[in-house]
Amino acid sequence: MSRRLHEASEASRQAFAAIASDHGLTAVQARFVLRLLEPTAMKDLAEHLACDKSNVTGIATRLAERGLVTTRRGPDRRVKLLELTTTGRRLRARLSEHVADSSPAMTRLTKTERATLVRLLDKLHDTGVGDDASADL
Amino acid sequence: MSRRLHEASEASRQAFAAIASDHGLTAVQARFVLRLLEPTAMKDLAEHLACDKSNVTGIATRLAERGLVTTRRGPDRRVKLLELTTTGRRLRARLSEHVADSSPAMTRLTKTERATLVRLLDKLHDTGVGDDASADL
DNA sequence: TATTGTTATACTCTATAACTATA
DNA sequence: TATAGTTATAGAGTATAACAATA
Repeated sequence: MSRRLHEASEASRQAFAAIASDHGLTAVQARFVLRLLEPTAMKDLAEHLACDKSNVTGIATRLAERGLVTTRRGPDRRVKLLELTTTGRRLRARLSEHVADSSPAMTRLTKTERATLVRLLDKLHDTGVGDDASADL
Repeated sequence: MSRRLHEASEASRQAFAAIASDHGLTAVQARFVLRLLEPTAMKDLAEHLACDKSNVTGIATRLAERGLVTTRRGPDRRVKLLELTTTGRRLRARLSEHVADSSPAMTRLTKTERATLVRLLDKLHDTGVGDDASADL
């Protein structure tokens, strides 16, 4: 049972990485881009990715080198806000569409099955709180 | 929808990594150990992990350095078979138990819900073939 | 003192390409 | 020629610890 879950999770992860790669991104970079609907503090990105804050600097640098994000200081001058450039927003739109379209959940399950799956997954992992329908990640 | 799936997948991946870490392993190393129910060719491990064969050498080396696996030549002398040592088998048993016990699928879902989830996941990712109930991965 | 982000360091995973040895 | 595995190389993600700037 846990094996099935883990295999499904792995397959999903690999599918996502493949899509990210089609857009010239790594999986982590793609998660970053999808997350940046609005200017976001690096600390919050670290939290969302469940990684140490020291990693965020490097990931942001690589995205900035490719012209996908820029930074500016927040009101609290310790905070750096990351936001997508125009190029970044365009990439985000394409990526978001691609992820949704190629999801096996959309192509292989009926509407009822999708609803059931969402309910079970929500029950599985305490995510059952906020539901920002406009965000892909 | 695809967002929910990906979030669930990420949560599952992180949970697995945390358990592996509790046993002193990375996620990939844990998948290796769980896979090694019987002597397995490095090529097959590469296939199972969906990575290039060149990676398997390093992973196997690190596991061997810790006394968890050994190698021997197969009948086809090009092939190297990896197998768990006694220490490795003991670790595998503990790890396997830990993964199963702490799976949210076991602790949060009813038996019926688990059956439904397995059915949907199988439909999602063409895994619906062989079902080696004794393997955790 | 606590928080945000950076830097230095080291390790692991990853792919590609060139290589050895076997078949 | 083709296959199994290794090695060299390079890039990305990861954590830890020490650090600067700000609160």
